[in-house]
Amino acid sequence: MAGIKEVAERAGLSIATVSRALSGKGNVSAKSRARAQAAAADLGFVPSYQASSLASGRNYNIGIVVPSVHRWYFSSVVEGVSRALLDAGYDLTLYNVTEVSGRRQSVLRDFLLRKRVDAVIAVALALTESEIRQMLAVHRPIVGIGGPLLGASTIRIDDYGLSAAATNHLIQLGHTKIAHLTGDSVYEQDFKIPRTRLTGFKGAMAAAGLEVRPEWVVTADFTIQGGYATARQLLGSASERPTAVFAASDEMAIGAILAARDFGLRIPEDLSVIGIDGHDLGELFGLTTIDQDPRGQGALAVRLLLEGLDGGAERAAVDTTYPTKFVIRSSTAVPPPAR
Amino acid sequence: MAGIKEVAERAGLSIATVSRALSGKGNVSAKSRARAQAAAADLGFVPSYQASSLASGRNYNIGIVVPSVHRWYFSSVVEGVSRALLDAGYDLTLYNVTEVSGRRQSVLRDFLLRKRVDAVIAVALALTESEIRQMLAVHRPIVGIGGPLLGASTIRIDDYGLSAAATNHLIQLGHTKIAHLTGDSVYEQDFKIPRTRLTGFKGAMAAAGLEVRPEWVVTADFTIQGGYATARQLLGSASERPTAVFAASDEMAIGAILAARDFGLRIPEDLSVIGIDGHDLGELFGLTTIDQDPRGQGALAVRLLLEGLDGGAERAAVDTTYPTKFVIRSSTAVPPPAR
DNA sequence: AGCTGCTGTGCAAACGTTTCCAAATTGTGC
DNA sequence: GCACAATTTGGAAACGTTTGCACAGCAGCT
Repeated sequence: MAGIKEVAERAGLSIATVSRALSGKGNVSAKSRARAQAAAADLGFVPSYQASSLASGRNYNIGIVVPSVHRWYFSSVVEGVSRALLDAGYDLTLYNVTEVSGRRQSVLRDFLLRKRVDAVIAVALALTESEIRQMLAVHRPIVGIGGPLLGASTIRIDDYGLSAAATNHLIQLGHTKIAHLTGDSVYEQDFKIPRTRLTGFKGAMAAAGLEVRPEWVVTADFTIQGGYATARQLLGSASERPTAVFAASDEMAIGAILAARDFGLRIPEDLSVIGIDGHDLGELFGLTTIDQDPRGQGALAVRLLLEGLDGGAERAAVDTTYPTKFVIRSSTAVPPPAR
Repeated sequence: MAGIKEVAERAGLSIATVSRALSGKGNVSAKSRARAQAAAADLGFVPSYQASSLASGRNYNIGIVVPSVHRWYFSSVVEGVSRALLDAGYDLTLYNVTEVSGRRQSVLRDFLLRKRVDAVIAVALALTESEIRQMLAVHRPIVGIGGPLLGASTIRIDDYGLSAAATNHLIQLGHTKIAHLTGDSVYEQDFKIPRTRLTGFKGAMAAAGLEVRPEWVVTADFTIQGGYATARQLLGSASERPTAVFAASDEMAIGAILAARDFGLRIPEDLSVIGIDGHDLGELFGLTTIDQDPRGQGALAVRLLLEGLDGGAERAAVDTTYPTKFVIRSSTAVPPPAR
């Protein structure tokens, strides 16, 4: 219950001076500062965030919008963001907007716009241009991770290039019969990533003069279970089997590996599998992948945002391409000899 | 920028009446309410949470403290909590307190106590009695999920009984050589769950007159990777092999299944595996488990909390035992014939 | 007609900080 | 010592709501 007023009385200073002393802004003599801090400590003073936000306009609170909290990529981004924010003394408000339901709109209106957060990190979520404009209009910077975001800063990986590289890795090993596990179309609307990766795959195949068989481009939902189910169909089908699978996410790749094992296929002798992500489980499965370090992306988003907030000046939207790392493990090798 | 003042002017009403009209509290004539709402809509008025919190003392914001955001159990709880809060118009502030570092203390002091959240949900995190008292002293209810929490309300599953039941399931199938995968000791301090489950295991074994072999009680870190690594050692060791494994979490159980496959062991013919959790991946692996519905636990925590906040009266701490469901799949069966 | 008890409304006082501005103090160079 | 600048300080006005209190209008009683 002790407010700054009590602290001021106890320290024999004015409220204004105590405020300055404790916040570190403005000039305060060393003596006054010490007295204020001592008094605050004595009374166990904790400033009210509400009052301080109201007066200063700063919340020290950043919102993050994610479509899922289960998929590894998203929880990793959240983890990176959380850690960076905690270090900076910020709170993290989590908006887990599941489904493409109307929920998303209401979240934006009811929560994000109420000046409760200083900024927003949108992960793989395409806000509309008007939504972005609304946020920016109330001086709330936005950073998008993973998704394209018109008018806002973004952190992205080179989805096209990566996918082409992954595909080329398989091609260079000698594979010609390559399948692609792509993302669920439910997300397409908000989330161009699966499509871009698919395009990268097709581009690389075309460049190598290889045929993309429609029945080998199959869709799952980015999870292990989904990848497993889809890969079972792919590998179990009566027609010819691909010798390699490029999955748009490590989770689907792992699902594919599990499915292959079910059929008695050896990885990589009978089937090569490559993913994208850098999933913690990748090592266990010997998964060759492209590590995109989502924790680092989250941390970078925080850094960009905080710099922007402190800098004061509204800076133009920046598009950052986050570096990735090709990790070659044991799930990819030359194709089995043709029979 | 439109404040309630502008709305009042446009509606030809006083600020007070507009506030009452929009918040739904107090008596307002239907006519005034309509006018206020229309004016608010016209101006795109969005009330400032800071100001409203400052004046009313309510934040409509609840904090959740979790040790991890990657492990399935925690992300599921978060998901359940998030959904329930969004429905109720509350924000969720996430405190991902990794490690048993000093971080935890600073989070409590710097964030939780600053009256920024109306209440706190602590997941599998034993706050000290004094920390709890501090929170309650500033009228911040606490609900603990999973962990024991002196003086606060808790939602828990019957860890002892469940573990005994899981063990008995194996015993009834005829197993006598049963191993237990328990939790990492790093968490012990904050997190009595692994120990309680171990005790349940030992209790059931003792009741059946079975021997608990120390070398068959092995420790991992609750993850798939950890369970895998530990199970490999367990199963690969030169000495006799157990015919069944009871893992304290589904993730470790899945790790054990993967390790068993590596050794060419068939599940359940050569090795039975049972877990606890109800992990989404359980079905894929045919894992027999005890489903504890963490999403539901999260939702229940929110309900308890909101009732308490609305009820006004500080109610006594309640201990709720959350119901679980025994899910028998294909990972458990009678032991292989003795050789 | 005179009371009582509602409902609906507005005024103004919180809520607990930050920060602008002006005043007071201290320091500096001659 | 003096003029002037730089540093410290305090008073008080925001910040944008909610809510206690008082008062007006009005219906239902006796």
